[in-house]
Amino acid sequence: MSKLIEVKIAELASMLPMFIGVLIDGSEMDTSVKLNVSEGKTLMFLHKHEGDPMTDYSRKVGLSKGSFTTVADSLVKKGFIKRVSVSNDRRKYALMLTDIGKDIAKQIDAGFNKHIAKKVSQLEEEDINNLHKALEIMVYTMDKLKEREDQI
Amino acid sequence: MSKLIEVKIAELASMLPMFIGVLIDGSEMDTSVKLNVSEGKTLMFLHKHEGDPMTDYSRKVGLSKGSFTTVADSLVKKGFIKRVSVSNDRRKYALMLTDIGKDIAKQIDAGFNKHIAKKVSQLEEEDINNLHKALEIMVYTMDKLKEREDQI
DNA sequence: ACCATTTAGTTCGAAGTCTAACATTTTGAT
DNA sequence: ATCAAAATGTTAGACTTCGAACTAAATGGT
Repeated sequence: MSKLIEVKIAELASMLPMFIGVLIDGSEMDTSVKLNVSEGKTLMFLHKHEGDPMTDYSRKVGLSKGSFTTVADSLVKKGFIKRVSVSNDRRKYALMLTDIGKDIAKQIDAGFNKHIAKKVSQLEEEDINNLHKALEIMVYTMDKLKEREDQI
Repeated sequence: MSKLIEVKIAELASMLPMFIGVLIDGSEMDTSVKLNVSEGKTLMFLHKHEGDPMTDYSRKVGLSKGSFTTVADSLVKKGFIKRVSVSNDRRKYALMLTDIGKDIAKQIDAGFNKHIAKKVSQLEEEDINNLHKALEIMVYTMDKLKEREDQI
């Protein structure tokens, strides 16, 4: 009897963290400053899009909001980001990069891109295209699932 | 100018942790015993395949070997797994489930499958099939990358 | 307008994870 | 056969993250 597709998906999904591990493996943040992984990720996401509320970034980085406060505090202390009150919702703080923060963020982003490019270069062109499509599907699926969740 | 495919892949890959988050969100290990997430994952992987050396499981669970020692110790202490010396390499310990461990592992696996099935049921059939294919590509790609890495 | 509920972010003690140094065993080159 | 290098797993202290309780602000129903 062949397994239900749901079960197959569950099985494959459980291997995703390992996939990420393989993809990330060997990448180093050789910035001039000491940053832990969460701080690095935060700067990378800020480099892609600044000015969102903290909760958005905490979700992207994959931390609970409690933990993310620590990360944000540390980045502020190091002078790489600022908490800015922009919206008319006074509970929210938009995060913005400082000038130094922008430099570091750019470095991290470039380093990550370079690392992935190197990884991906070990694959044949067809595999690269398939990987790209696969990743697009995952993101598309994620958005759809988030939408559905919100409707409840 | 359109971005290089490598850069697009890097960008999409950075969203994978969030994808996993959305997929896992809402799942709870309602076993009769208190287990942390890493312990649960470990039992789940053991349920799928027993008898591998510790380092294999640490990679699957996504922990450093140092941290995994803690997890294994705790599972041994709770009576769910055993360290068995089977191979002729005397540094290696194969992990095996105890009888109680098997029960718990089966519960966790069933719970996870059920959770994923519920998530996936929010999608249309076409999306489900695409997701399945996408996940297969990721695993295929991971294996290929691991192979290439080993050749160096 | 009121107030219960929800949301954004913080705090802090407990829990979990990392990292680097280490012991032990295996591998591979000579 | 020897020995340096690599691999498996452990230890312990530093660091990071969780989770629950909290403050403050916004929302929405009546």
